[in-house]
Amino acid sequence: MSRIAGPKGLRTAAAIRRAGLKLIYRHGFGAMSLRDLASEVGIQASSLYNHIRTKQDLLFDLIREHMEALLAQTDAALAAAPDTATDRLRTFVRHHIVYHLEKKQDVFIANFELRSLDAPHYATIVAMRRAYEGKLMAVLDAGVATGEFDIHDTRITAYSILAMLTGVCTWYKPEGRLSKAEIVDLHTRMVLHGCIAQREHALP
Amino acid sequence: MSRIAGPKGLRTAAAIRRAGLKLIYRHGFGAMSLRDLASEVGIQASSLYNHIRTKQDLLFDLIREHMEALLAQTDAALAAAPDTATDRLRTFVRHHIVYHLEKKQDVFIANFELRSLDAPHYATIVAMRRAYEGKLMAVLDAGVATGEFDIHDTRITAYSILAMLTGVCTWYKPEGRLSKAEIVDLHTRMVLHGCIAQREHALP
DNA sequence: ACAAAACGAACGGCCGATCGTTTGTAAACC
DNA sequence: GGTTTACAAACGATCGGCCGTTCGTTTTGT
Repeated sequence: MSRIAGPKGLRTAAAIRRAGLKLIYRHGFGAMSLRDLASEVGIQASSLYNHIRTKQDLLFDLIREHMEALLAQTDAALAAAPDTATDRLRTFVRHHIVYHLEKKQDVFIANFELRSLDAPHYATIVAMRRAYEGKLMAVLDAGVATGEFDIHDTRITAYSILAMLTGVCTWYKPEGRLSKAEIVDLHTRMVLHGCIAQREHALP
Repeated sequence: MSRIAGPKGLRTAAAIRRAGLKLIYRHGFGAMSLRDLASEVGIQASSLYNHIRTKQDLLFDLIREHMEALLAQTDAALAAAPDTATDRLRTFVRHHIVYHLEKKQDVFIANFELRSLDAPHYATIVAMRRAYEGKLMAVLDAGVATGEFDIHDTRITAYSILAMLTGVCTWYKPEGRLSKAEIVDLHTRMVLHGCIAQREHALP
């Protein structure tokens, strides 16, 4: 039988992806040359083409795989969550922060290198992002329906929550003052205060 | 006596900055060539050098001028605000959103092209951003001191608020469903709910 | 042996930046 | 008030260098 890809090839392909994430995160997609990338992997630039079709396809694959993993893991987390909207929102917040802190590079690239994608690739990723936003909006809508949440605009609230939570990636340092658990608690508290029906204050 | 700069030169310099903002916002700093920029302005690439020192200096100037304007206008807005921490926070939120929506391009560039700056320029901008974060932290601290706010970590709360508010820039369209005033109200409500001392809920 | 994978040279093309020159125009002078 | 002068500003050619990609060849591993 013939191999489809040798074991060495699979390791190289993985190394290219790892190095790609690192260099794109550090310098930007446009500023990363394939010669830099190959050098980081330890091969020649021309050898990259045994594993990728074009530079643009590499970027698209990195972002697509990130979005697929995010969607799948979010589904898994929500499937294991309790039934009340408040608990499901708690689960969403915790999962979003934990996942995003573990994959800072992927998240940054998926959010800010979209403009380097051509139109069809761009549309694909935007659709996946819409799907992710939809998962949070479904949680919020459910809470509004049961009266747990008091939300004036589900879509904008979802955008705001996601922006706030994803913003953690821009300042988090593993050796920093706060643990991941503390960061999760702090943001969970803030999100819930912003969503849960308030019985007294009339704001603003 | 000799002129320092002719009127034609000032207009060209302004046109270069305007075109620079547009092209960097659209394609990224690394992907914007000086030939593209010159073409957008209507001159030859070499003529750019009558107005800028290097491509890098152009980026730095654009970001620095944006930050200086942001800091100055924020000071002005807060100086005209009432004394209570709640009202000052309201003022900060409104000003931040309105300013950021008016200068979407500047904001995007100042936030996501920092990595294209060399070390000294980068440090300068980061210091200005720290100063801006400090202004919000001062409002939050004042509210905590008077008992108006219940905040577990002023710095992280400030980061979260800023991430949430700045996130509006990524989806806002002038022709969209919501007016600027509605967006400001919605976010003001969310921020205040997250900060104002709650007398009932024990969360999370 | 055979295919996967790495190699190294080469392609055309665009990059940021520099140079000496020309052009336009406002101020200085007669 | 026309002429001269001085300089900002635009020009066009050009520099060395790096870009993404291709190709034919060689090495590697089973």
